[in-house]
Amino acid sequence: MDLFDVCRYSRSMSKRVAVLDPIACCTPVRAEMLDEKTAETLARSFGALSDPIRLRLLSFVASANADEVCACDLIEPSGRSQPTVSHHMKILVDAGLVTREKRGLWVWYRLVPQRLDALRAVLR
Amino acid sequence: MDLFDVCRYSRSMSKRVAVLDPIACCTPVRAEMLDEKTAETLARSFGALSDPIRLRLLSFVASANADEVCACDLIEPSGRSQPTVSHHMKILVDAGLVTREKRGLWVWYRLVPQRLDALRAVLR
DNA sequence: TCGTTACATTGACGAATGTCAATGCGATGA
DNA sequence: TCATCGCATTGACATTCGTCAATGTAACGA
Repeated sequence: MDLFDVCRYSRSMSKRVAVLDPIACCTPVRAEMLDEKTAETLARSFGALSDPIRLRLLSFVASANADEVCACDLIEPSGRSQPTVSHHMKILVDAGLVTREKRGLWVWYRLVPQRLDALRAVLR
Repeated sequence: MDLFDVCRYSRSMSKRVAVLDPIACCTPVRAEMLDEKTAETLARSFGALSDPIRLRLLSFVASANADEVCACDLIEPSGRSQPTVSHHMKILVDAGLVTREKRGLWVWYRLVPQRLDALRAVLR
């Protein structure tokens, strides 16, 4: 086993460093990274929560005492145009945080608590 | 109290709708929205988690058995350049998810579990 | 003092994102 | 039918974001 390693970026010459040297930076940390696929999926989910308007829309749906909210009720309090609200709700639906159901002319949104639970679980 | 309301967008004429009419969309839902200030702050925090590289970096710091990780150990496994990793770590630090401590030439990162707990609480 | 190292900052670029006006489209009711 | 409704989609725009090469900046050692 090689006890030496090199720092991987330098403007001049790299120097070999003993990895077991207490003053060396590259101590064997034995840490693990999320695999790329999972990270991509999770990033998408958190990305759905990374916009203030979407957080407000989500909180509105979550706090509805009727357990569901009509799309038309989201527009005025959000302060955004109808297409913009529709766009953001689509992102929340695609992220699985909310379900969309069309009844007649209207669309009703409902929270998906399991999805939020899953994200909470990821944050340990 | 006004029992009537109007839909706020239309290409032709708006029509007054009885809010208590069962076939009307605008039922009084009594729901609340996050205030804009809080939403902005939370969106920033979740935004820090909305990038796959940052999630992988964070998981790496979180899983370090030494409880802290040297910056130089983040570069190779992340597959990004040193400036890019530095950029992402700054975002994590600014979001309060990680602390940064310089010791000599090296920088050490440490998880802030309380911050993750706070975000988990929000998803409740 | 001088050279090297570890990391941050800058600047530039393409890609992704948030926004709204205009328009499309299915459902409704006359 | 046909007009109107609620909502989605499109297209265009400005802004933000992720990325890296080049460079700045402390800290160390000789």
